[in-house]
Amino acid sequence: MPPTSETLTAERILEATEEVLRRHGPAKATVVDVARALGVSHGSVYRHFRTKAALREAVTKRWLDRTSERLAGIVDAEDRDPERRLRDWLAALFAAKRHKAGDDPELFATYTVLTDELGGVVHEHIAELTGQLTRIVMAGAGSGDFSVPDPAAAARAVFQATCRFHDPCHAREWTAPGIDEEFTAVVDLLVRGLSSPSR
Amino acid sequence: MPPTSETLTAERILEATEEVLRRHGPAKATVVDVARALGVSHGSVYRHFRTKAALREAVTKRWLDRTSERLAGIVDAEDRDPERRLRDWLAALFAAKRHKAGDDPELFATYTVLTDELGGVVHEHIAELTGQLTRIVMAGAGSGDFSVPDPAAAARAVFQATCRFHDPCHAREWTAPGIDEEFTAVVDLLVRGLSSPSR
DNA sequence: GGAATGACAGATATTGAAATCTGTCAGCTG
DNA sequence: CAGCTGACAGATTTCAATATCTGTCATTCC
Repeated sequence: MPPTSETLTAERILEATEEVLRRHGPAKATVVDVARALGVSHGSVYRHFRTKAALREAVTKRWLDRTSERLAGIVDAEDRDPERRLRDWLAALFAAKRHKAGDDPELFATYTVLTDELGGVVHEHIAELTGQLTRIVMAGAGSGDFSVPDPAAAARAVFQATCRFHDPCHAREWTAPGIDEEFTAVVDLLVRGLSSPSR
Repeated sequence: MPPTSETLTAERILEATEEVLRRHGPAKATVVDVARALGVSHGSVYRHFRTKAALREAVTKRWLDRTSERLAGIVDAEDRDPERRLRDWLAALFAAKRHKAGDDPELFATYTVLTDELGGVVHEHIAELTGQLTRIVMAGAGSGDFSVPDPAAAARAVFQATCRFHDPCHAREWTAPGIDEEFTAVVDLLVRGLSSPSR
């Protein structure tokens, strides 16, 4: 039984949508294109997603969630010390973004456009990431490795201070020479700030 | 003698160009428009600026330099302690950018487009700013307020870690509620990182 | 009867012909 | 004669006609 004759599910529509986005880019990817790729009428796609915006939102959420899930593993590695986990988590986030941007620049540019449109989904994603970071900082505060009065605020500050290394609006800078040294310098400074005894 | 009959100078062309940019935006501001605003033929403008790109570059440089000059005063206030000067400098940079963005959003968007095109000018501007920051960090290292092995590298790290509060690509976030608290949290963390004794 | 279709109205995007712009330069002007 | 002009060729932008798309829904199909 060829894939095209399987039942039409939201998941299959999302896969086709990502493929169409990869091929055509964000501006030219239409619901009709997605339907054509699946061999169905566009009316059928509207049975699963109320609007084109909802479809774009769902496919973007899927894309963002793939990153969050990979990072969650580092948060939960409680055998490692918090500073190590913090550094690994930030490095993994940077590496993940950089690979997405480098491996398929068209698709990355596409999703950058989509995330610009979709405030809500991105906000949730950022909340998930700072939540993960908060858990690491709290672990450090508990073990005495970090001295911070408010772990959640500190986690947000760390996330924002490293935005150059994960926010898509800085993607062009990720291929510049010396970027890895710059990343390390910022992370070192932040870790020193978290570790220093409160004055 | 009305202004339009004064000698045509590079300075007068730059003033007219800024006015045309404010009125028409970056996409629609043509050399012909600038010439019309000055009451001369567009050929005369080309006598002072070889290309349209050169004119845009000059007017952008002028705009960026106005910011650098205002900050230079803080760097040279050597009666104040380095931590205070660092905090003031970062706050002044944020305030300057935020006012530019808030007071005349059209013009700010225009210059954001221009700076995206003009890699060289922006690079110089950033070099000037990190240079100012390096002088403050060096003063702190000399007085013992900061403990850093490489002041220039530390200054770059501080500049990059605060990019959310000065890079135009984050301008939309500058009106969000709580942005001032976030700015303070990041700066506090960085100052703690600079101040902590090396381990 | 639940899922899919395709015709349809209004909104949006594409296209190519016409208008405008950039950059040059021979000649005018004071 | 130094500075300005305006006509020009080729590149770019505008605009309106045309085509395509979004979202709905009465109808068909299994």
